[in-house]
Amino acid sequence: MSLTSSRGKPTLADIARLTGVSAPTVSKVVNGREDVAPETRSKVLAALTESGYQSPGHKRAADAPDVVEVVFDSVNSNYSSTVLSGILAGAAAMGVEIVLTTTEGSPASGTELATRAQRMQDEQRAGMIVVTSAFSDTHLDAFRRRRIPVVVIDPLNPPAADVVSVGATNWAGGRAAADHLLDLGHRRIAYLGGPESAECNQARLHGYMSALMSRGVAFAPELVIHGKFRAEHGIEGLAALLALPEPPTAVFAGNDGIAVGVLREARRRGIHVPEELSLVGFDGTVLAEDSVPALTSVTQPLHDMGRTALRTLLREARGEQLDSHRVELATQLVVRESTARPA
Amino acid sequence: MSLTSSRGKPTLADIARLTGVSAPTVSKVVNGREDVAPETRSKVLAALTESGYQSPGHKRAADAPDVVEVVFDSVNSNYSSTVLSGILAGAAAMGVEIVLTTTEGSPASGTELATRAQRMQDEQRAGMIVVTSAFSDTHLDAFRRRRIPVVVIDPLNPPAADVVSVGATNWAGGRAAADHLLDLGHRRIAYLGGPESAECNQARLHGYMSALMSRGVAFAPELVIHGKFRAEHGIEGLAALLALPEPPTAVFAGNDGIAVGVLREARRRGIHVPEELSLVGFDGTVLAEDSVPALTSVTQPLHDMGRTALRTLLREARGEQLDSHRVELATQLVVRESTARPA
DNA sequence: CTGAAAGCGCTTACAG
DNA sequence: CTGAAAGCGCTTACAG
Repeated sequence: MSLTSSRGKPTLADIARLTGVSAPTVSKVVNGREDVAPETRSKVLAALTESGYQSPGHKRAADAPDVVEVVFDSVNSNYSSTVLSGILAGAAAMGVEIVLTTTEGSPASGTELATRAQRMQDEQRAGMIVVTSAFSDTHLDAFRRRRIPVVVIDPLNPPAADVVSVGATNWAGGRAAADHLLDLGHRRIAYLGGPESAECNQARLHGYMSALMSRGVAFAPELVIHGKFRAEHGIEGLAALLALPEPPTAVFAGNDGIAVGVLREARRRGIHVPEELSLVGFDGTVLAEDSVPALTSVTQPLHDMGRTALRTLLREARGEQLDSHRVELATQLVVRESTARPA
Repeated sequence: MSLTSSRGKPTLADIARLTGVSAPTVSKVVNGREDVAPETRSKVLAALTESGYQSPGHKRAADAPDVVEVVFDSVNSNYSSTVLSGILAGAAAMGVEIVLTTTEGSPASGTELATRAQRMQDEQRAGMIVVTSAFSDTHLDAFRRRRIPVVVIDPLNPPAADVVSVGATNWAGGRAAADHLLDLGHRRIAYLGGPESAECNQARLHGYMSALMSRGVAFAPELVIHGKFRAEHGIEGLAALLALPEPPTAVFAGNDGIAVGVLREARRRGIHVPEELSLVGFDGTVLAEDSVPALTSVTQPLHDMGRTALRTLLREARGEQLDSHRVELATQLVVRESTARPA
């Protein structure tokens, strides 16, 4: 069934014909006038949505740049600002405009997202990059239905098969961190991970477990504690580990923030790193370089992840075929001062 | 002289009448068609600019949110990302959209800025917030002429009288830092400042000098070294200070980054902070909290500065009278672990 | 390269 | 609350 009589973009007159009302009435609905019967309004609104009608105000100039919306939980962390700078570098190079929002203080609800998707469709956004835990997979339905491209960076939950995501080789990173500690001679190696269900955390954990297994080192469940990606978790986690009958000689932290917490608690207790305790972080942010001792850490290519997410999104927006719905960039273990042979 | 016959927005027909050509010809110029004589084109273009003609594609919906452009040198520092999060928090609260760009890699030239100003006028941007050293005062002329509101955060150079700027009480902060060290009993106090000509640096320097003077402590020029707001300056600066015949017992650093450099160099040389050297930073970023020992630092309300800049900009955009063209938010000395009585 | 004429898409003013 | 009629602003097709 053809929705419009002509082949081009639907006009206001098309909608009128379709719904059996006059053009002026449709015009009133489009402009949000009051003097329209509720029933007529909803009938017309349905047809407008169905047909993808664009009011003239929404017609963008052909030479206007693509606009990509970017959503972070918060922009105020080394992780976020590095990813963001990668997105911005890509945007400058590709002539794309970035509209930035955070969910800080107002976690996105389903209705808010439906409104956002509608607005993005109206404003003809090229797509959206999401770096947040606030959007679950079902939240993305509103975008899927409107065919607005979405790329998720480092999704907290395993994304649905049709959601495009960009991340790093977390499994390989976890494996490299544990291999490094095993190479140094450690056998009691703790993992102070991130949120248990987080995709990236699971991958790091399994990389770590795989390293233990390949050396025939038994996995000790009491040495694995999950928590938030924050320094507090490192502080409390180390305290809990040291209370064990047989404490670890090394800690693999789920990110640099947790590692900094471990470092702080170790210092408070007079435990020397790396002489008495080895420590590996994850992310490779400036936090790792700047801390004392400088942290051995698994570097994620955060800048590149931002850039890649944007490039992938634009490719999708242009209708190009994507090679893969999951892009993983390489992590790299960088050895600094926080790891040594066990005492 | 009236540019348009009618009182409302100029129409294409108005431009035609004004220039003595037909409406179709003006239409061709507006749409960039080829088949127009160069002379006719330039005559029409002049009239279009003069009259502020807006093509229908540029007419924004009345209910479309205000769009503010934000320009940073780089977004990847604690200072920048905190200011940015303040801007974003304000934007969420005020229903404003933020388009973000950085000058990273491509310092803004005069012509680039003229293009930007023209585009912003076409797209009816509400205004621009600038947190960058790339824009000099003359660069802002293109915006001034088009009456696009601009707010500068922490301008590097003293801004022209008609440029609105938001900053912090740098003089009072410098004074508080030096007063604190003097109170502890220090008399040889160095200042490792930022770029010499930078407005904020000058204010901090003079606050520091004022504190010395009020205690009758002679100002020692050899104890003041300017440089970049980076850790490297702290490292090299401390080395230079320690080479003096009479080295300082305390250092006031122009920002936390410099202070971290001082800390690092002190540690390398086996100098204990604060027992052998007291240290005060500036900015109060997480860097100050996270370093070991935690830095005594003059906190700037960076988040609030971002929020205030946005609020001020929107007030200007709405044509409201501004109380002042220079808003200064209060700094506050936060004493942590890096300062003590001299040995 | 220009513009009179026709026409498109939308809105306005108003009669019912 | 609706829509026929008039009209506005812009564009298109084409004659000169």
